[in-house]
Amino acid sequence: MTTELQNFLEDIQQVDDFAEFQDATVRLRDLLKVTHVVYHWVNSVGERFGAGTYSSEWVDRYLEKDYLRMDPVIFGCFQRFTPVNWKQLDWSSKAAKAFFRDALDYGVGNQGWTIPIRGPNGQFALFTLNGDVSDAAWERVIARYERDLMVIAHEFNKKALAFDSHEEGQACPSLSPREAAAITHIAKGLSRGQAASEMGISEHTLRVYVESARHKLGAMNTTHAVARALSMGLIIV
Amino acid sequence: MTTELQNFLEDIQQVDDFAEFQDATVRLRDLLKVTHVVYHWVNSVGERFGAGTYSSEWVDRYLEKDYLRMDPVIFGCFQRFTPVNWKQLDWSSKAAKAFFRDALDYGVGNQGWTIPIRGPNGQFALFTLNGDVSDAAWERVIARYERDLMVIAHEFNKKALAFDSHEEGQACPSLSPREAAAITHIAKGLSRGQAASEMGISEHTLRVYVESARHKLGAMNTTHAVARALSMGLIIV
DNA sequence: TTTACCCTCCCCAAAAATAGCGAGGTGTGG
DNA sequence: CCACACCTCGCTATTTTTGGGGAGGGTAAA
Repeated sequence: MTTELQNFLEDIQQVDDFAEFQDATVRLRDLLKVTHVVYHWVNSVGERFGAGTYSSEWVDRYLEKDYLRMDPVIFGCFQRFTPVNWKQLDWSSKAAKAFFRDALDYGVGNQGWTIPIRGPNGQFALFTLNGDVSDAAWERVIARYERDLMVIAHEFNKKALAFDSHEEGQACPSLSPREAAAITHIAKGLSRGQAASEMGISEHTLRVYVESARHKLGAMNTTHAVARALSMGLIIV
Repeated sequence: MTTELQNFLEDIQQVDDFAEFQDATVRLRDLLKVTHVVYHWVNSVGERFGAGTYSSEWVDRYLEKDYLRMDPVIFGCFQRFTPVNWKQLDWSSKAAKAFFRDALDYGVGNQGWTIPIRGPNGQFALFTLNGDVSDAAWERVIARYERDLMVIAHEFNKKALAFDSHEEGQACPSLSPREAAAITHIAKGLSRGQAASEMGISEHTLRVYVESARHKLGAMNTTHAVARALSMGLIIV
């Protein structure tokens, strides 16, 4: 790792503000001499948190045209977990080709390289490097920075998650061993009766555990309780 | 990155056999001069895939005692996405203390450092470094290898995933948009009626979606379907 | 064009979950 | 010692969910 990148990495660990986070992408872009650097975090409904050097026009157009739903980069990265060169993706569909042309018009380079990042609760984020050079030159850029960028990308994601949890502080309840076991069995698809006999207790007792867990988790019903327990990492199926 | 680790990284990219994969953990252990190196993955079906230097006695005992369900390392890593030093985890419960003592008896070192790795379809794996030195010495080991090991851990996971998809054609069902929406609403704790009105459809129709999703997911009931969809990363609450 | 999947609606009987009311015994920590 | 949380069991009644069975129209790929 070069000293510049080393310094950069140490600096972003100190970032505690969204504007600085945004600036970091600009700085990294200049450091690596690429066209764009983007950190992008998507949840099920759409963009939630992003920082990058794309023009606001392109970001707006992307959202307006709902490109999220067909972007080959999103799909490709969602199915992999290793970084992917855009050239390796499937751009064969007509919609994908139109999307790519549109992106070029808005100043996005013809080369791209994206790292998928996955976190707790199905969190899924992308860290993208974008360039405008020949295929061979792009390969060299990737080969040179690949490993350093994996570390940097994870650092970005750590920051993004920290911002998010900072905004909505939540206390995570703790389940008693029997409660956790009961909820786990229910999450595995067992009925109350089955779960009860699995745990060697009466169905009624099991029901008490589930109810108790449900109240602790602030859930409206058993299914909700299971979902919350899973999301909070309190149980593992 | 040292030349040894550099070479190691290049070598494991050539691995295409489980035995070699296993050998790699031994080689890495000797390279880093630590007590154990372990890669461990439990997939959504509950099948275990692991390679490491733990004694087979300890692995057997771990499975027999079902330590998976209370191992603080598993829980701690599941809730985070950054590497974690075992000392930072919550070992206060009696069960956790007993587990730790048991581990020591079976030759597991008193220090540990684990990287959680997350992949497609809710995949969750652990890459662990285990040692038997003082706290300060362990901190130094971590600080020295942290970044290199993140790259190596991801390389291990890449290999493991390649083996897995090679052995069994992956059966990760895909939900239609309405099915996913229906399951998501149910997972949020809404009743069928509420979810239906939220989606602007009749309760009967919503039921069809939930049933359809349930069949696709191979779930025994709605709660199970929600749990599976969450575990596979098909929905996000 | 056919096939396949997606979206929407409906009925019914049985099973399960929910929401209350109770009762005890165990252990931990202040 | 006394709370407090945990673990275990019983009862009744109401509401909801489940698991089958249908039926028709749309869209999109093969």
